[in-house]
Amino acid sequence: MPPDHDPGLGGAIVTRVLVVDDEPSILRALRINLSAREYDVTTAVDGTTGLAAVARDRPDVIILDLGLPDMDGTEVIHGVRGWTSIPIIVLSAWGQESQKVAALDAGADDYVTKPFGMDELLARLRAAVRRAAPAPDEPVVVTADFTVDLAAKQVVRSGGSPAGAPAGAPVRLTPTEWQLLEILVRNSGRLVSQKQLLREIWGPSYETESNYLRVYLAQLRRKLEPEPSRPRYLLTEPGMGYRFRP
Amino acid sequence: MPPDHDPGLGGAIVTRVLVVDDEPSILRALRINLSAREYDVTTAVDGTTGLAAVARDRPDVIILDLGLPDMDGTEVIHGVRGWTSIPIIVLSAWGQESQKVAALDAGADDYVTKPFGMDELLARLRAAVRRAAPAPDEPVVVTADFTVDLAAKQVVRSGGSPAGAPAGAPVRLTPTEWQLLEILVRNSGRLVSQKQLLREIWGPSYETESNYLRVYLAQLRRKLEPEPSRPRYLLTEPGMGYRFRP
DNA sequence: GCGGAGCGTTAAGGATCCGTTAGGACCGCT
DNA sequence: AGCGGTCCTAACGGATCCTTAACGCTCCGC
Repeated sequence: MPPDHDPGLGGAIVTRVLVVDDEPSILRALRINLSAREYDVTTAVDGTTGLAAVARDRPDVIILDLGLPDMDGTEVIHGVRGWTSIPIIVLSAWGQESQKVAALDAGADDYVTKPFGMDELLARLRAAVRRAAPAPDEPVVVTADFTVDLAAKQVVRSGGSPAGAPAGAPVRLTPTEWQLLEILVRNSGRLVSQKQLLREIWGPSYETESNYLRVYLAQLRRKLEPEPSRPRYLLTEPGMGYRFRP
Repeated sequence: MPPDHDPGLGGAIVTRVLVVDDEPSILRALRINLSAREYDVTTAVDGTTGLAAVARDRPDVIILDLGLPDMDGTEVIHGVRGWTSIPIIVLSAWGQESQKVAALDAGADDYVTKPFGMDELLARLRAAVRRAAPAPDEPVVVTADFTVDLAAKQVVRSGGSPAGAPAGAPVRLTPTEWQLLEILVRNSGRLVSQKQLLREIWGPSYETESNYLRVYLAQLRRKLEPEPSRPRYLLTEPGMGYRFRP
């Protein structure tokens, strides 16, 4: 596991952090450290503008100082928790036991006392974001003839092509057939070499058994293709490998 | 919101805490304080018995001391995170910055340094449990033949199919049968691998005992399916797992 | 033309997996 | 102690799947 947070593929997935604090020095330190680690940072200096920023920017996580000039920290927490469950990490001076308890019970997710180590704060940040991530989303691939649901591990017919099968009917795939289809669909549009397929399904010692691929490709085509003899989705690239065309 | 944790309706829902620590004094203090607040407490004195206790007791939350005699704390965390996402609160001596980061990145949910205030620990405990609560989902699943109420842990017959049983009659399920049904219904439509089922019901060391699943699936089908020999709801995907179709 | 390589198709044997049943162990209760 | 309920374990027939081999086809280079 990489020690730093996931930078995302192509930089598309950036974690957005809202820092609510009235001390310029802390604001500055956090902005520098978080930006350096590819977080998207926005800031607010009091509770009122903080709440407005939450509603406007929808950050992925909130770092909240309890000692704000305009309102009590727990009020801010309640104001956020009233309508969302965005993780909140609370920042506060040392030794305020009861304040800690109140903040956590108000709905805060974590608590860090000042002075704090930046590494620790970053680690807690990663933990909070990781917890909030609902799931490694469910990819669904749809074609004119069938639909592949990777999460449910299921294929359903879209437009009953082979011999008028009813739309919405599930297609029964064996474990090996499913593995093969999953790899091809996950590399949708890209060419996958036979060696890679054989290695991922049967193991490294089967890299030359291209026979297996021909057998299972034929079975998959018979179950999925409108015209198995002239494939529209599961294409062969002679001498190279196979490709799924959406 | 009440300052103390939810006592549950009728006392049926009790939060179960596993404490893994080798210092008798801390063990004793936690046991007293947690029991007084109506938590169900079990303990373990090293990593090995701790991991075994997790698999056996399925606590709702784990309090883990990093300074164990037999293994490194992060190893314990990895051992737990390998198969479940039960919240883990880590306990450790003051000033071990790098240890904190390692534990949090290994998958711990929170971190408390010794000496700690009992009030703070309790607050963090409540926060961890609250976060783990999946949400007030839709706790009722209805089919043409029976209705599953996740919240009430009850199944009632809808259209008295097997041998003219009256509609509305409750179906008696054993604890194991209920666990199995609950997991399948919560993943409604999705395929659940037998390894996952075995892990969540019997623990990670039973991942190969697919025998159990066959026995209990048969019992569930006999109680719920109109035609147990040709299942409409509890489907088998040979070699892959089982699926509940609504 | 001719032969080989790569691919598609089919079928059969053997291995694996599943449904079902039954009996004994273990627990809580009367 | 007796009893009902639940859980674990083993065994067996049957269904399903994997492996393997064989054959026809097309596309090349020779």
